Amino acid sequence: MDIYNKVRDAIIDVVTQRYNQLDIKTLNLITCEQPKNLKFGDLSTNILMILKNIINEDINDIKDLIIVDLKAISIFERVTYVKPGFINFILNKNIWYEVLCSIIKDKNYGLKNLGSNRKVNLEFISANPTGPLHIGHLRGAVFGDVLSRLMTKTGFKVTKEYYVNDLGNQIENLFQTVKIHIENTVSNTNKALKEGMYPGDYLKDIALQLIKENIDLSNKIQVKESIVEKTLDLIKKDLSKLGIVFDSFISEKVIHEQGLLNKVLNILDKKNLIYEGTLEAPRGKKDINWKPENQLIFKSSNFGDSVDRAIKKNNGEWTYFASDIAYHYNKVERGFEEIINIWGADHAGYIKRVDASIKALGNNHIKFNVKLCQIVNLLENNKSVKMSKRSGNFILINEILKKIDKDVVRFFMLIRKNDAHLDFDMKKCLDESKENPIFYIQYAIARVNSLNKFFKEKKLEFVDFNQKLFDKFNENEIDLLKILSLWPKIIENSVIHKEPHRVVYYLIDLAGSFHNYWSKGNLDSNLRVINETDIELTVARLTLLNCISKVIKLGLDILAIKPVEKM
RNA sequence: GCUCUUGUGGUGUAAUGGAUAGCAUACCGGUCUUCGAAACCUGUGGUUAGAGUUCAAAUCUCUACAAGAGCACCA
Repeated sequence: MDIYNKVRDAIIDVVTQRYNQLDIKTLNLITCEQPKNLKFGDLSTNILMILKNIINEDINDIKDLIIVDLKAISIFERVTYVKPGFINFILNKNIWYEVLCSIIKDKNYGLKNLGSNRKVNLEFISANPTGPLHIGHLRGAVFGDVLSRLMTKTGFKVTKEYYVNDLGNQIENLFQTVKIHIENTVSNTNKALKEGMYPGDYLKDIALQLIKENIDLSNKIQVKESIVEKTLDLIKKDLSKLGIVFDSFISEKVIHEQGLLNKVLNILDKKNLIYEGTLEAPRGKKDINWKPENQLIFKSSNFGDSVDRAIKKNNGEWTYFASDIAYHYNKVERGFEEIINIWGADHAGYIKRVDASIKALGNNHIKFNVKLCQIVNLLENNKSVKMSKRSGNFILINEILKKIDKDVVRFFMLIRKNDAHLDFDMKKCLDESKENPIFYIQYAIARVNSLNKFFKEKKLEFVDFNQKLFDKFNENEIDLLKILSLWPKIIENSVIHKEPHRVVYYLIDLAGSFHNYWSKGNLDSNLRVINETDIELTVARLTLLNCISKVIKLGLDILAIKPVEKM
């Protein structure tokens, strides 16, 4: 049961009966939430402040009528009006009993259907198939995976997609690199790699494999395909170690082969959105090599982009952007109603042009959403580890997973809002104390388990939970229950904003409240959970704590982190 | 120069436009004869600056300042 939405519906009922001219926009402004400070009450609504703007009347003139209507609803013990225009509610205590019962019964408490089976394409990582994944891909990987889990559990049909850039210069460079390795091995020479080639021993391994397979180096296309297949295998291995499985891998090459680029070009051309011309030199970037080139250009600035963008180069080749137009067109063609891309912050400048292309192709109804993940700053011994692409000394995900458990890595990738910078402190990950929130959370589950075990060992009997047991609760327990009642709201907000970190913060909060509750028993033995002289109270408390444990597990499941039953 | 992201206690950060800004760390002082101290409690301290919108701004708009990223082609 989501008590907040339930009461909100009741409030809206009351208001619409009295004022039938309210539109959906206005109704959406009406909130019903737990006030930050619980002294105001269990719930609070802003209805009067919204209403007064719409019907143009003073709050004082309407408040009494509304409050009388609200008081008629049987679930409130008290309805009060407070200064700027809040109406606060105290719920009948038996409502909290109902809330707890619904948590006990509901296997998937809080995971309501928000997506109504909407088809969502969630593209993430899409690292170039030139080698294993490194730390630069880690955050987006975990973020994308957890977002997909969150949305899948709330009624969206999510397809996790990986776009494979298996075309272009980088693949050519990859080919040249492997070629040198092959030649070095076959003719026992020691030719060095050139600028732009890929360092890394994994390519020597691939070279050896290709030799074994008797590959014909002159058949470039086939060799390239074979190399990409092998590097993609490396990536897939890393993914499986992280616990990530994709539903679909889409090849840029295939997009080209299907003729989608020409198709898209034709559509845009018919709409008069393509012209031949030259783009201005990038301002402020003093590049002497800049030469104005005649290109095929898409009028992206008609759709909110700052300048127009080239889609075909002077030499007749497609630009990378052209592929992306076609790729996103392809996503729409496959029937996706919502397109989400998870990109690194360095691709921020790219959003507008892709958005422009989707709109230009007439797909205004498609929800297009890009979530940017800021850079991860790797800390080792309190020092930031500098990495450079050129020398290839990027820390690989594989290496991190050798030192730190995958679940812990996943957790720490989510501990910040996606668009905030993230310090990834290896030392903190290994810490087993309160400073490490994942252990803090797991410890709460372990403690509840320990109580269950203790209860069993004492050979006490578990009775069914009922109203009589509930009445044994004091305000400490009711407060915990109020925190549990927020869970559906947390899920809803996480989904709406596409921000899984909200789940993480809630879990830390919930675990904190639990530890706090537990410790009260240290000061006052009456407040210990297990009280052998009052079995009903003991069972009531255990029931509540098992609900906490259950919600924590539900949360961890969204993050794909295994709960630790015993530590 | 232009675009995007971010500015919250000393430090790291949270907060669908809501009331007294939450948490951690650091610092101060307390709590184990115990259902697990791998924990808890008390105290100090904060929305970069200025204007605007609003009944209400950390949140929205504008300006300034600061940090990071991007800005033909390449991907």
